[in-house]
Amino acid sequence: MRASRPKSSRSPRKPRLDAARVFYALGDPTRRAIVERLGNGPVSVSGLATPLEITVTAVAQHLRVLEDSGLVRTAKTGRVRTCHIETTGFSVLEQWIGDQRSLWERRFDRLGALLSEPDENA
Amino acid sequence: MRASRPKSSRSPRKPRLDAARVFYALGDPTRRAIVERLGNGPVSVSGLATPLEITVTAVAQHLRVLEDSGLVRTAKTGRVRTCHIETTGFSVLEQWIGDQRSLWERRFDRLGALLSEPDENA
DNA sequence: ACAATACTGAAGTCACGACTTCACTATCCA
DNA sequence: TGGATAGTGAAGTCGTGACTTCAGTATTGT
Repeated sequence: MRASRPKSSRSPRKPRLDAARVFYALGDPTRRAIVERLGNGPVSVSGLATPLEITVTAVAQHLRVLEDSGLVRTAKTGRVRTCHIETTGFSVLEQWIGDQRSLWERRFDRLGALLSEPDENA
Repeated sequence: MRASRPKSSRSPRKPRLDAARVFYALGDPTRRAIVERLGNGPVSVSGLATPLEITVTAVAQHLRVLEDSGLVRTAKTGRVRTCHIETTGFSVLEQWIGDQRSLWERRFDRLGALLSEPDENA
């Protein structure tokens, strides 16, 4: 008798969607290499480990971080876990950058207004 | 007799413009806090240290990293060093994200072409 | 000239995290 | 059924880096 769903044993990691996690995740060169590799298409855990010259265990640990930050999604079918890029982490990143940008721009606007209408708040 | 330019003693740090540095820099929560703080306008070294509850020395060390990654620019006038946001680091970040995005999209395009014209490469 | 301020530089401490090894489970295929 | 393959989990090692302290230098104000 076999189980109805031969799926992943580990409960699927749910990303928490905050910029801190994403920056932490991408702060590590190995994890960045993983992300860049996955840009060319899905790869298995050992498929990632080999070119990086680290153990599969190490890769699995990195994948955990990458999943938690919403940069990578993995799914296990049979005995092989396949890793894909996930877009949400990138969106969070862009969001953060956008927030910063608008902050400076707001400042510039205030400065500009102050300079063009100097007697407004005299 | 006073010197003609009372400028910075330290030679101005020149950022190296690669994504690795930026991610490394923003991977640390304290440095992110510094960047976010500078979004509201220029601050001195001790002005940064106080709310973060760390020593000015620690801040100076972070500033070094932030300058090297092109996220912050600092200038010393007299005895106070004033820190500003620098946009170049952010551009590098966006560049990297864009590169990744176009990678996946290229993949999708190939996949789409393959699916719509299946007898092209038979 | 003196004291207070603002920072710099060197050197040390300490925790965290990136890796390893080893023992184990689950799946595939012959 | 058994041996190879793919990955998981726990536990340990070790370097890096985020902080500190302390001892200095330059600038400012009185």
